[in-house]
Order: sequence, then C-alpha cells, then structure tokens
Amino acid sequence: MRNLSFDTETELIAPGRYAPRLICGSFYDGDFSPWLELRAGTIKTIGDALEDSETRIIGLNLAFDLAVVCQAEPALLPTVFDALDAGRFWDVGLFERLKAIALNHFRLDPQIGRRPSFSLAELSSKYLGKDRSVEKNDPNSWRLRYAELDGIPLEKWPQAAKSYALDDAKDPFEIYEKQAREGTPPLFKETHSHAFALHLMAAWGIRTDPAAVAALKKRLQERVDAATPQLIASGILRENGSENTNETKKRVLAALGSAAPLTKSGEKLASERDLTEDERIKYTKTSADVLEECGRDPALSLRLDIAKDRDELSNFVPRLELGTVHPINARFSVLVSTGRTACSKPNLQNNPRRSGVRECFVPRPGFVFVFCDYHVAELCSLAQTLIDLFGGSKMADEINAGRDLHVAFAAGLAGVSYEDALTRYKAGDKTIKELRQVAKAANFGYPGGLSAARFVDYAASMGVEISEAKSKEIRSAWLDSFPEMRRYFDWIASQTRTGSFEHIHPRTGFIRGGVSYCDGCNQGFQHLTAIGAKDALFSVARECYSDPSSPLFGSRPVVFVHDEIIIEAPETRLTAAAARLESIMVDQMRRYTPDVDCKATAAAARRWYKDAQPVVLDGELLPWTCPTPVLKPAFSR
DNA sequence: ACGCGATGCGCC
DNA sequence: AAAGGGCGCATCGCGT
Repeated sequence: MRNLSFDTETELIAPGRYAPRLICGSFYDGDFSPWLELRAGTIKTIGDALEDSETRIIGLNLAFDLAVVCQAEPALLPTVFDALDAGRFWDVGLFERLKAIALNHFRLDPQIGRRPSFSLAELSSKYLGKDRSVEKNDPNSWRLRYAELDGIPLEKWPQAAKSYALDDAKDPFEIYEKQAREGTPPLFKETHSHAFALHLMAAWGIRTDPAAVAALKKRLQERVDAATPQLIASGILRENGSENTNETKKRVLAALGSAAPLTKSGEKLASERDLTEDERIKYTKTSADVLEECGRDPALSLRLDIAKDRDELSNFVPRLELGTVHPINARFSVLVSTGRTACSKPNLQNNPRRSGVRECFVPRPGFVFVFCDYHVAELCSLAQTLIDLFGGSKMADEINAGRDLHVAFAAGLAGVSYEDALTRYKAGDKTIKELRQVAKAANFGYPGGLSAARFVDYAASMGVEISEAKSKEIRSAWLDSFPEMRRYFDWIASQTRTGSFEHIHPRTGFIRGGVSYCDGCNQGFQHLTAIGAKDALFSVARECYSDPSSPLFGSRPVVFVHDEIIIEAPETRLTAAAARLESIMVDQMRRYTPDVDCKATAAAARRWYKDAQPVVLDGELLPWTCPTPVLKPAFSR
C-alpha cells in the first residue's frame, strides 16, 4: 500500500461558501520531500490517487479537502465515494476522536488539560512534539492568505507560504505512522464516510424564507413587548430588558415556601449542611415546571407565558436571519461519545417542535423537502443490542410482530389484549390514549436507567400526572413485559461496581471509556441508531451526488437529526426520490439491526413542518399542506 | 472587557 | 442501592 498525505489551501470559508475555491494542494508520500501543486496539478494528483486501489490517502479533516477538490472538479465525486467505500482513507483527526472516546478523553484530555479540539496544531504537538500555535496566531501567517496567491506560479511564491502548506501535508503523514501502530479502531472506515456525507450536506446548506422569518420575528417581538412593562414593574425584568433572576427566585420562594425546589447544586449543598437565607434564594429553581406551580403570582405566570417567545426571539431568530441571505452552512460533528452526531453554528438539530421556527426553513426553488425518519428508532437499537447480549428479546418480538410498542405496553397496563387496545386507540378512546402516553414515557425513559421516582417528573414533562406509588407499579410492569431488561440493567450494573467501565458495544465493537450506570444503559439505546442512520446518510449522499441511475440523483441532503434525514428533491421526481430514501434508510439500518424490523416513512412539504404526513394521490407523493396555515408556501408551481 | 461556572432549555 | 443520556447555546452573576 502506498501512503499519500494531502492537504489543500483555499480561499476563505465565508457564509454560503463552505467548499471554497482550491488554490493549491500539498502532498507527501514518505519519499524525499513533500511537494506542492496548483489547482490543475492537485486535481490530477488526487484524482490518480483516488483511482489507485493501492493508495491510502491520509490527512486531517479530509472531508473538507475532498469537498474542495470535488467543487473544483465534480467528476471526482464518484471516485471519492468509491474510495470511501473501500476504506482507503486515514484521517488522523477521526482516529484521534475514536481513541479519545475509547479512553474517556473526549471531554477532558489529561495530556493537554482540556477538551481536545482534534486540530492539526494539537495533534502535531501531541504526536510530534511540534509547536504550531505560533504560526496559527501570527497575523502575517500565510494560513489565511492563500487567495492572494491564486494563479501565481509556484516559483514566485514566498518561501513562508510554501513551507506552511508543506507542513500541513507532512505532519499528518508522520502522525499517521504513529497512529497506525495502534491498529484501526472499530467503525474507523465508516466514520470517514459519515464525515464526508455530513460535510457535503453542510456545504450545500439550507435556506430560510425572509418573509417567514420577518413575520415570526414580529409576532414574537409583539408578544414580548406586550408583557415587558408589567414584568419591569414587578422587578423580574430590568429597564434594559435583562432578567433579575434574584427577584424571580424570591418570588418563587414566596409562592411555594419551603416546597420550592432547589437547583442541582443546591440539593447537593443542602444534603451536607443547612442553607443560609441568601443561599436558599440563590439555589431556588426557576425552571418552567416550577413557575407553573406558582400560578397565583401573576408576574411569574406572565414570565412563563413569554419564556418560549423570548428564547426563540433571542436564540433562534438570529440563526434564521442568516439563512435569508446565504444558505446556512452548519457544522456537523461526525462522532460523539454515543456514536451520534452533533451540530453547531447553528445547531440545526434542536429547532423547537412548536410551529414557528421550523417553518422558516424552505427548499430551493424547484425543490421540495422530503423528510424521512425511523419509527421508534432507539427501541430498535436497544432491541438488537438485547438480542446480541442475551440471544433474544421480547421487545424485538413485539417490534417484529408489527406492533406499536406504546400501544402494546398500554394494553398491558389496561389489562386488555393488544388488538382491543389498538382498536380503542384508533377510535379515540381517552383511557387508552392516556395509557399510551404513559407507555411512551416508560419506553423512552426506563431504558436509560430512569428510577421510578424520577419517572414522575419525566412523565409530567410528557403531559402525564402520576403518583410515585403508581410509578413503581408501572416500572415493575414494564420490566415484566420486557424481562430481558432486568438482565440488561444487571449487565451494566455488574460492570460499574468498581466505578466506571469500558463499554464495548456487542455488535459494532465501538469502545467508549469512562462509562457509568446511566450512560451505560443509554449506550445500547442510542448507538446502533446513530451508526445505522449515518450509514444511510452516506448511501443517500452517494446516490444524490454521483449515481445518475438513482431516483435520488440531483436531490441533496440538507439536515440530519439523529434518526431523520431531510433532503431537497426536485419537484419533478418527488415520489421516486422519497421511495428511494425510505428504502435506503431501512436497508442501511438493517445492516446494524438485522434481527429487528425497523421501518421508516417519508413525507414531503414546502416548508420544514414537524407534522408533515405522507399524502399520496394516484400513486404520487404530494407535498403535505398545513391544515391551519400561518404562512403561504414559499415556492409553488 | 472578558472568562467561567451554574442554570435552564431546545432537540432526539 | 440507586442512577435516562447525548449534544449546543444563551443568559446571569461573579470574578479577574
């Protein structure tokens, strides 16, 4: 195997330009010296390397560089996907990420004394003892100035510009040589594919509708403005609009007295000693559920009323406004401790479910959004994990029988058959509907290690009021309906006797270090879904970008939310694209959950509607329309 | 002016 | 014995 390390220098990343213009490439293959190529040479060299099945390509954040060369020469896209599929990349940052998770250094790396950034400077320091932070902080460094050299022959480049670029190829090569001695971690190959797919998605970006954003802003602002004078008068808000939390806490204390809940650190302190009067105020909780109990204080009620409006106005509206000018290029982080992704700047994975913010996101003209998510994805992940651990699972049996898991457990609680419960649920039976909500809370809460006591609050957050005694009964009934869960909890508990442990997933072999009881329980719940969904995203991206024979060719993934993929599909091939999206998602997930019959359903809409449902007429999938429209479609035929 | 811990909340 | 978790981000209040 030949090893070739490569890096690109580009124009700067700017809003709406996440795969910027290629200026040059730097290469190193371990022989003699690293070398530079301008645009055409870089495309040629990397193109040859991609096609040579005996070459391994090395780098740091390769997804970025690969996207840059594909932007410069789109014909390279199929070969990049092929090479990813063949596992011919070694990204030293991805290796380090997997290693950090396995060693429990993901949040705090003792060697560097902080959370690792996985940057080249950090890895060069760790592996090679080099200090590249000087270059990074030097305002005259060429690091961010390569655009100035576009089109200039290499002979005329300043030496400093050349050396910086050359180091960017040489360092990863030398880091690779050290990492390679440690072997390849589980899911290493897949993580490269996931990173590229996520990067393409981020680079394509997602737009927002200026009119919708303006309307939302106005609506939220009016609601906040209407409440502000009264809140200022009460002292909860200051003249400048900021909140005086001390006043809020005092009022909560006045309303609830000694029953006023404490914050987490307050609880801890109170268990050690009595709190002073000031501390009792300082550690009083002011979360939404507490304020709800303070109904007789009108100022607190008012603050609660506008809490979401205030939050959306300050947190979400500015993000939305970015997308009205350029597509939003969010940053997707390919891998966190559970195997899931994360997203930032902005985080597209935490848009409020209530209507308002989501509907501001719109497809490009000529495209329609297609949403496809898995049914009870995490329970499928858990069920497969249970089968892998114990050889069988009642939970898997229920899923494979095609049953609605929430109705199934609700039937158990009601003491009726599944069929009866389902019939009554579909007929709108109030009792079964409520019990299904309890069951849903149980199915999503207990697998993470939730106690009967905390379940009371958890259920309340899902709109179900139950007593602690009832909660104990429910937990016991839940464990009886999925008896393998007792073994599952025992399996985790047995490994936490002496503190935290190294969790190895029985199916993927993925290693996560420093795991204690609850996160250990949770790992089986989240891990397979995360990996399976990312594999699906890769396959979807591959067909969208590089397979003219696919119904997805020409569509583009725009958002990935753990168990959901959203794409923009050309209006003219909506039905076929949606069907293909569904089938890829199921097929790829089943590679990880072969014994559990997971399902996925696609729907289409002209905005990002949480509630979008599939609408089929004469075999054609149509965009779902909101029954109570607040906004017009941004684009229509 | 800035850093930072605590808190709270958005999502799955 | 008991124990949901994983994230990103804004704000507040305090400290340097």
